[in-house]
Amino acid sequence: MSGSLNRVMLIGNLGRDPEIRSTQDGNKIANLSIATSDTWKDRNSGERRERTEWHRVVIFNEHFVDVCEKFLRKGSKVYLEGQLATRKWTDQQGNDKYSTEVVLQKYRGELTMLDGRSEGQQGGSGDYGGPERHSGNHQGSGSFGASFGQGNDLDDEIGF
Amino acid sequence: MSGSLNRVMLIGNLGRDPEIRSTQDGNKIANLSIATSDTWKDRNSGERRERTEWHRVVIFNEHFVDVCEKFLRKGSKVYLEGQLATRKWTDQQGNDKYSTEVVLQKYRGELTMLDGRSEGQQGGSGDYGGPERHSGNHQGSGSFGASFGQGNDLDDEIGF
Amino acid sequence: MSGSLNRVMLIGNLGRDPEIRSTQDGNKIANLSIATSDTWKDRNSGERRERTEWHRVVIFNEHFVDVCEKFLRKGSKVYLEGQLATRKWTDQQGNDKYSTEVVLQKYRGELTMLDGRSEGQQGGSGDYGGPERHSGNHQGSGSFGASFGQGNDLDDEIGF
Amino acid sequence: MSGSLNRVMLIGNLGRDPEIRSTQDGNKIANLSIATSDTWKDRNSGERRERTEWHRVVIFNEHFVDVCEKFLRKGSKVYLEGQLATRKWTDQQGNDKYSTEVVLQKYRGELTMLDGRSEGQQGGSGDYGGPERHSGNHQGSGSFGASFGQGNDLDDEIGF
DNA sequence: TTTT
DNA sequence: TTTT
Repeated sequence: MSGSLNRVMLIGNLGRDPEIRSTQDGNKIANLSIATSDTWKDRNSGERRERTEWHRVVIFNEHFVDVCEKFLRKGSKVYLEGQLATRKWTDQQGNDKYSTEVVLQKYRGELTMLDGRSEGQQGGSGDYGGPERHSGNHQGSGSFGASFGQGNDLDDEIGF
Repeated sequence: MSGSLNRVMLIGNLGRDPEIRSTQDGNKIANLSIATSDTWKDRNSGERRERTEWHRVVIFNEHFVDVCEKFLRKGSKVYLEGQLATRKWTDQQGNDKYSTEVVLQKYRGELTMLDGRSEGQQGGSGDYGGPERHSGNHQGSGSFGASFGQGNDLDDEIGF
Repeated sequence: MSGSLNRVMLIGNLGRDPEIRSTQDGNKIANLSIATSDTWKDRNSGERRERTEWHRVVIFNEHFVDVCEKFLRKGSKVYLEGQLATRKWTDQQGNDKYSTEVVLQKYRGELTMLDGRSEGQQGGSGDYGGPERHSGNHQGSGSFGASFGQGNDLDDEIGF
Repeated sequence: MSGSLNRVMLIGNLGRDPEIRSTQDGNKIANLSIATSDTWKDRNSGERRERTEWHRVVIFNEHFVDVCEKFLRKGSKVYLEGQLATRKWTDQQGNDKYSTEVVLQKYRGELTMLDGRSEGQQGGSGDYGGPERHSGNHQGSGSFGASFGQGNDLDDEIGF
């Protein structure tokens, strides 16, 4: 469909170290658990309240998988952009389960480190559109931030 | 926590008419089912492919509940902004279920009609800047984090 | 610098047909004039007021230049994403002038038609990734993606 | 007009301390100068290049003016959201000038501090410590719709 | 004028 | 379940 936008933008902190794994076709994927938090004052009690929301993030964009692996750790603060995708799966008991995730498709999305970790600098962004994966599309997905080739070293790709 | 952002922006179409219901404390809530869609060409097969994503939207913002009720119908195209929230619930069998929704909290979020449906025009949300300055606008831009009034009725604040 | 975001998102209408021109290095550029509009009720007078804001948009992203040329016309409604850039120039009298524009760099940004103009259909999405095509950088923004396509030659350029 | 969006989102650093001033009607206004920066590798020369963009930000939202005054300083990193507005003015020579600014209208926009300045002072040590120190929190900055303090009840109405 |  |  045209005229469609599916965009999620988060600023939050990693609740644990990134989990990096490989698919059988040789692609690396990163999973992040990101916390965002809302604070507000209860209208009745006047109490200050806070709610933390946890977001499952799945990264297929190779450049950003590298960034995760090299620079992000539990506690890192990031800005990221992706799209919403709900996935159905079946648990051991055979029950249908649904999981909604923030997905950074190949060649798309955005990931920026917001705290100056000594162990590394945030690289630029990558833009990697793999044929095999990306329900991607423009809308929404386009990768903001793009670029940096494919098959380059991170060194080449990282900004600065 | 501060220093946090949790934002979803969608442009899509309603898969069915809005569902409006009331809570026991007298607030109206609207539920929308919004489709966004990605289209791409398979890099290997060259085939054109498409994936539709369905988004559950829950609206607590009274003004936008009104907009839903009055102007939106199955098929309407909208721009909307909200935040991600995952809710846990238990089904009849006692299984834990999680549902991730795009939420427009009271006084927050954005909802704009993008097609000029004959049955109505989208109204706006309010804009309260001082008269002297604000190119402000409502919909479309509406404000995240912003708000409406201050003890005013929605009527006064709503554009239109 | 990393940890930076420069993003503009507009939904508005073209005030005139797109202007397409070529640079001496053979690249085509499109210029758009986009109107967004704020409506609000004056708090003191209670009057309904409206302010239209005009945005100068400059498109270096080749795909979107094509989209402009083929599908957009005066009055078209679009969603677009780019970054802010301020350019200095000198008028005939030798005065310094500054112009702030919304820029869609090569391989970046987003442009989606929101009204189904008869002269063109918006089609699928594009995925521009090719290593050679990345001057990209991250925060920049460019979103990738978009597209249109569907039976026209644009389609060939898309996705690959 | 409806169906319109005029949104700017920036993550950047203040080039100088916020400038706070009052209008004759007793409202306080803050002006910020925010730098964002793009880094990329020149495709031909292979050189790393960088371009810094400066953004003029004008804040009418009282809550955020307070945040600026209390917590922001030259060098502070912020996330902010506003809308584009171009203003015409005349210089001493009588020449027409235009200035495009990112405006946070009253009751609108967003401003969040992204570096945990303990008391809005710059300086501090360069120790970023371990990840666990980053649960963020800098108290103070209104994050994401969070409140509109300043002694009105808006504070109470917000949240969920 | 910031920042890395 | 929408839309093109």
